[in-house]
This record gives sequence, C-alpha cells and structure tokens, in this order.
Amino acid sequence: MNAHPPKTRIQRKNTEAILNAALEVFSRQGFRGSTLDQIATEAGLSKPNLLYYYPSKEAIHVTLLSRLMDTWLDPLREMDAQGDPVEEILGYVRRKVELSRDYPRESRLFAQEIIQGAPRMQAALETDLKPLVDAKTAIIRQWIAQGRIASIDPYHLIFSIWALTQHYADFDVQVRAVLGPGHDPFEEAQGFLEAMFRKLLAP
Amino acid sequence: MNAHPPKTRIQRKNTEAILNAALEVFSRQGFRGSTLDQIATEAGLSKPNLLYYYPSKEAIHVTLLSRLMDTWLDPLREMDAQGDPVEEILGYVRRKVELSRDYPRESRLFAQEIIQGAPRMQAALETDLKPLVDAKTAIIRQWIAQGRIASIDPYHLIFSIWALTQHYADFDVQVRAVLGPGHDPFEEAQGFLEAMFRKLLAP
DNA sequence: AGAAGTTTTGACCATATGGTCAAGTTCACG
DNA sequence: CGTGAACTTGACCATATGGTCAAAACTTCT
Repeated sequence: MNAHPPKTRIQRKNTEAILNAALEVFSRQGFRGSTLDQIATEAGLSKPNLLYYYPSKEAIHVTLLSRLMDTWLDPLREMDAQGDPVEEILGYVRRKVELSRDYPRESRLFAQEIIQGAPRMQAALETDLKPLVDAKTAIIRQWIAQGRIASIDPYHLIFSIWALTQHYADFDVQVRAVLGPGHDPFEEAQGFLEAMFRKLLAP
Repeated sequence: MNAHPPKTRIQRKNTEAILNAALEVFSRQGFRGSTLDQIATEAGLSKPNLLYYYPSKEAIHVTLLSRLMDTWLDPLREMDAQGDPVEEILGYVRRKVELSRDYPRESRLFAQEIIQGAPRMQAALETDLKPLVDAKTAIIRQWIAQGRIASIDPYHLIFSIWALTQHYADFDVQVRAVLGPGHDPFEEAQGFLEAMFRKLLAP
C-alpha cells in the first residue's frame, strides 16, 4: 500500500518525528480526538509542514496502523512447531507481555481501532491475521493430538493470550488504580501468566 | 452527582432515548468521534431539543459512565464468601461473559474511557472499584489459606477475568475475523473460560 | 376553553479544525 | 558560490460542530 521509503536525511528525520508524535497523540485521544495541530506541535513542526510529509490526517493513521500490524504479529510468527510446546507457548506469552510493557502506545492505538470496528484494518485482519492464526492453531492442534499439551481450543487459547497480555497495556490506569502504589504490573503479570499457562497447558 | 430523576412521562421517554442513542454512538465512535447531531438523529430528536434535556455533550457522557459503573460491578458484588469458592468464581466469570454478550456497547464505552486514561472515571476507580476489589481479594485470599482453591494472586486473578470476558465484547470484530463464519464467540467463550478457570483453581 | 407550564425548533453564533497555497528559506551539489 | 531542488511557513479558506435563544407548539390542569 504505502511505498516510497524516505529519501533524504531530513525526510527520514521528520517522517519519524511525525509518526512518533502521531502515535503519542492518537493512542491517548483516539483518531477523532486528535488534531493536526497537536501532532504538529508534538513533532516540533508547523501544521503545513506536517502536511508536506503526509497528505492527510488519515494517511498518518493508516501508516501507523499498517506498520503496527507486523510488529504485533511477529511474536506469534516466532512460535515454532519444532520447539517444546509448553515453552513455545510460554515464550509467546512472555514476548506479548514485553510488547505491552515496551509499546503500550501501540497497544492502545490498536485496541481503539478494533473496538471501533476496525474501519481501517478489516482487510488486514482477514489477509494477515487470520492466515497466521490458522497456521499456528494447526500446530497447537498437532501438539494436542500428540498429547504434549492439554486439550484446549487453540483459537480461544490465542484469544486468551491476547486478552491477558494486552489488558495490562490498555487498561493500565485501571490496573494501577486497583493495585495501588508500590506495584510493577508488568513484572507481576509476567510471573502470574507464566504460572497460569503452565498449569493450563500441563497435559 | 447526578440527581433529578425525570418527572414527566415525556421527560422519562426522551432522556431514555437520548441515553440509548448516545450509548450507541459513543460506543461505536468514541466521545470525540461522536457529534450531537448524530446522537440527536439516533434519538429521533432535534439537536436543540437534545440540549433541552442535557446541558452538554459531556453531561450525557458522564451520565452514561456513572450509570455504567454500577452495572459493571454488580456481578463482582454477588461473589459470596459463604458459597463454594470454585463455583463462586466461576459464577462471576459466567456473569461477566453474559454481560459482554448482552451489553457490548457498554463494554466498549467503558474500555475506551479507560484506554484514554479514564479522564472522567479516575475518581470512581478509586472510590468504587478499588474498595470492592480489595474486599473480594480478601475473600479469595481466605479461600486460598483454607486450601479450598489453588494459590494464586487474587488481584491478577480478577484482572484475568476482566481481560478474558471483556475481550469478547471489545474485540468482537477481531474475534469474528479470526474464527470465520459459523461460530458463536460468546457461547464458545463460556465453555472455554469455565474449563480454563476450573483447571486453574483446582487446589 | 384558556391560563400556565412544558416541550420543540429554526435560525444563528463562535470556535475548532482539516486542509491549501504562494512566497520565502534552507540545503545539496556541481 | 551559485543554482535548482527540497523544505518551511504565515495567511487563509470551507466546513463541522458544540452550544444559544426567542418564539412557536403542545400538554396539563382547572
């Protein structure tokens, strides 16, 4: 869809600044809640300058979302049919927790897009996400058939990993409000989820 | 906070229509993404008429959110220290899945508010949510001490229930895109989550 | 019926916002 | 260092949007 990798040094620097600023603003206020002025200010540019690099607000959003999809799927791609089943799945959980911890803005951007019906990602869900998940569920089903992990619906297993890991990024304020001060939610989540899935997957 | 229960028949009918319309629109497009005209049209009223009942767009949003909080907490309130631990927790899970299935708009409204940092709910999180969760985690801790369920962090147990159940409402389009046609996500979630938590909680 | 409320609305306003443009400034490079 | 290309911006525009208001229409009650 989007081609043209930036040519000049300035282009590279500014498109980078714009995307980073837009991620910051969009993830906090949603697409419609964000203004070009906010993004421009955050990026240290003027609004017309911003529009010199991206033709429209929507173009920035689309660029962010399409970059995001890959980052988001990579941890699942790494799940290897040849590895130890429990460790492979736990590794996926761990990588997803790290993603939530290190890229909460991306997680929230993605969440808001999906919650609002994925108006700009429907296609990617069908063409990128579904085939990958189908491939990985096949592997999980195999592991189950071999008796190497407990019998469990592979689709809902993956949903549960998504739900549990992304929750800590997306609902961060709620988690912190409930836990009170003196907690590191992501640290605790890592241990909790490892124990949880280990128990769940034990044959 | 909000007083004045509607007096006349017309008032009752119209405030009801407005709140329902606003829920529909806000949950689909977010607060900033929704316009008073959209809400008015959805409610079958003119915009000035809408503003005759609520002083501002924000007032409608706040009213929705504060009503929502109670509905959202009720299933947790029902968790009874006297009941059978596993059945009490599973009952909570079941009620939350039903809530997601029957009130997905409410779930999405809530999710968007939290993701955006809970600008209008911070207070409620501290004053309503946290005390209730603290009370219920104490009960769970007791059950664990009595050896009636497996040892598990009660806070994260509750987070996991929230994450897993609300995921099916909030990420509905993603879940359906991955599963493909011919699935009833909520039906399947009910069975999956019951099995999951039963296994997890077994002492 | 008719007075006294209650409800509804067309017309209007101020501001915010996405986007344009022509002119100016800076940069890369021969 | 000069020139063409790349970059930047102040001023501006059209539209969308939250909100106001005074007058009209409708209800209710006696």
